Amino acid sequence: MAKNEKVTIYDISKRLNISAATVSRALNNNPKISEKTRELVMKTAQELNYKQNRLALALKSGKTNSIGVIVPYINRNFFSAVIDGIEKQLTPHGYNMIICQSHEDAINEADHITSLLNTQVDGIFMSVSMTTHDTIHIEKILENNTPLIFFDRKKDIPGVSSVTIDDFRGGYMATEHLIQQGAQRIAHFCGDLNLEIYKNRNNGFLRALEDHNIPINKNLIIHTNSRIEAGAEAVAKLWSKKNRPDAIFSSSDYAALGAIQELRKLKVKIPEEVGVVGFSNEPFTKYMELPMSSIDQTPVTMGEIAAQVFLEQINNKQHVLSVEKRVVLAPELVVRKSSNKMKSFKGTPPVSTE
Amino acid sequence: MAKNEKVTIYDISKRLNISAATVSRALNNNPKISEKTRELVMKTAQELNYKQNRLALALKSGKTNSIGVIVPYINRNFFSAVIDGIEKQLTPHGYNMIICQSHEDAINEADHITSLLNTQVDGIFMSVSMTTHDTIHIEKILENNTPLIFFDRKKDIPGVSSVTIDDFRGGYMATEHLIQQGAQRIAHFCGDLNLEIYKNRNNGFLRALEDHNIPINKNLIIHTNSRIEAGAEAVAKLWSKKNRPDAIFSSSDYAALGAIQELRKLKVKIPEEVGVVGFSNEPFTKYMELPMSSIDQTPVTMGEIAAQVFLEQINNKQHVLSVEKRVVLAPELVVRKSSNKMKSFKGTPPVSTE
DNA sequence: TATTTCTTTGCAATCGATTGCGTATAACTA
DNA sequence: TAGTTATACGCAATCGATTGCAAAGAAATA
Repeated sequence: MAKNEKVTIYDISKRLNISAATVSRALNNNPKISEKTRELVMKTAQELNYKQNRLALALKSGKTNSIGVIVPYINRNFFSAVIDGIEKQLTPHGYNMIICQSHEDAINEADHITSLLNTQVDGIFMSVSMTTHDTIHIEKILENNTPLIFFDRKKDIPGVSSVTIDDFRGGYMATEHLIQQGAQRIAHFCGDLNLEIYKNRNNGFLRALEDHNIPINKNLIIHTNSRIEAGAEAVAKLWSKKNRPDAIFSSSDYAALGAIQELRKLKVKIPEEVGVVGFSNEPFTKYMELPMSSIDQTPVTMGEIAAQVFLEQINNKQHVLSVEKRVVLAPELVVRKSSNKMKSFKGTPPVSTE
Repeated sequence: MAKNEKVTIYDISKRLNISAATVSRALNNNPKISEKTRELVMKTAQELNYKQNRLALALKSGKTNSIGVIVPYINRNFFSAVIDGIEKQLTPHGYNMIICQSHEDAINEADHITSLLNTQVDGIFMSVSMTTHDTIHIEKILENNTPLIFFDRKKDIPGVSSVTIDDFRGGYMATEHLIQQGAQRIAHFCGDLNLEIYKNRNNGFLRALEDHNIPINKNLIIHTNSRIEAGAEAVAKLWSKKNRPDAIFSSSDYAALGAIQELRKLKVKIPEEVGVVGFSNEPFTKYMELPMSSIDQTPVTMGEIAAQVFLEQINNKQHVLSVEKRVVLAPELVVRKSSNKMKSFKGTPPVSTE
């Protein structure tokens, strides 16, 4: 009852004049314990308010029942939504989640990996930072025999499972949608091509043009980062020349936002003169005065599936040396006003608010 | 070098033919160890790639070097920003953060508390859920002698530290700002008055009116929740009658957003005819076509200070029985277009994007 | 040289829970 | 009744690291 003293199985064993071993077995429903003692132990445990010491258990078993998650920024809707998905699946299994931010810095990433391995987490989920090039620090996870699951941003390491979306398809869908809306001169804002995700979105864009017999115009492919200003600048430049585009597919919602802001300054009508589609379906896209079409990456689902892959993996562990599962999710096109010329709004049903 | 085998101090001790105790002391720079042995141990530890087993340490010391954070939703900018702040301060001290979501459900909250206490975290940070009324599950944290820090949403429990913002002041500032813009009939969308934060915002609103000799008109106080629709409905109702308001102070950014959307449908000019100020400074507010004024709760600072309070608390622990520190942060008014009638934009400098 | 005082190191217990192995008692068979 | 087989439980080691106490060896003093 006292505030501080933790009750252990030894306290129970003393109280009942039996050994701690028996108490432990009774508590774990070991069949070798008689019904009578088991009940007695259970009752006493309740009375004394016994709580199992997870540290002792962890030391003995080597399992901590906690997993680590490394993301660039927790403070970004996409990542926090993935974490939400992971939590949904893992909490019922008694896991705790340890969250770390890399801040897009490979060194932080490495430090967090070291720390998580020292903590002996039962698994690590990560989305690699933009500045991560070599993977020696990531391979330490495997050397340590800790399950690793990549989500969204991955590295090609044999034996490592991953859950990503089909960025190629996302790029293709966005582009094809614009073409179906009548666009012929589509500009593409593409991110750092060293990152798989941007390369794939770009490839999807190119393929869609090809499939629809639209010539590729390199002047319409603008390399931008994911900032609002970058989108605004890109538009300013494009509109300062002749042969302006009649649509924009941006691989970033933020750059697309900047583009829309700039277009409105220039009195360009959206979507009549220019259709715009972004990527990621950030929450703000649907709150805009002129709601923006975007590609949804289904982050919650991504987290849930990553968690499921992890659970499968640890269940097979006893016999299998290495499992690798690569899940690729289908992105979803969310059509909103910024790209919809049809009178009757005909897109996916509005995403639920809040 | 082998993948799996963990190196312990015993491995080092065998290699050097000394006792594990000596190895342990050498590793911890205990002055009773000779320079020669210390160096030898250090070198060997490096060679063998020794890593301290934090579980063993935790079992021995009772300290896990991890803290728990319980928030309603991680997937909400305010909360993930607070977590970001906590992380900033605690990572350098070697702490891991275990994140839990209550989903605004008191039962989840209680379960997470139990789990965190079993994990023996060194401290718990929490923002209580909306459905939490009694506090017995929270008091278990104290009975367990675990430091507890409330942030933003707190309960009055003696001996518990908290970091909140001055919601009264926030309400006052928003209202006064609208008055200074010439408003005389200010509507207030207020949330559930059972929650301290909404009650305080409401009181701030009332006091500002009083201080400026504006009569309080109960018809202008609308009880809404934090959803877009609620704001739109409130506007629809207000504008269906005579004596319409000339300003709106909403205790929720979402309700304010709904209000703006509805006002635009009604062709009401913002801010000329009606000024609008929200609360929380959600990211979308600055991305809107008509950027919304709002009250910033400085969540990152809130997290940082909460972490500092925690660190102070555990450092005093040896002598002090109970410390309680209540930090109240000043909210910041961010003036944007939705409430600014002056020609020259004169508000706080624009928040950095991304 | 004998005695005292430091240095430096080792022994063994401890933090709780688990578990292989062994054994006392009870129950059963011949 | 003697012998066999379950049944129920205890002993002691284990998971790694830490630490109070004791002791061996070295250095210093008388």
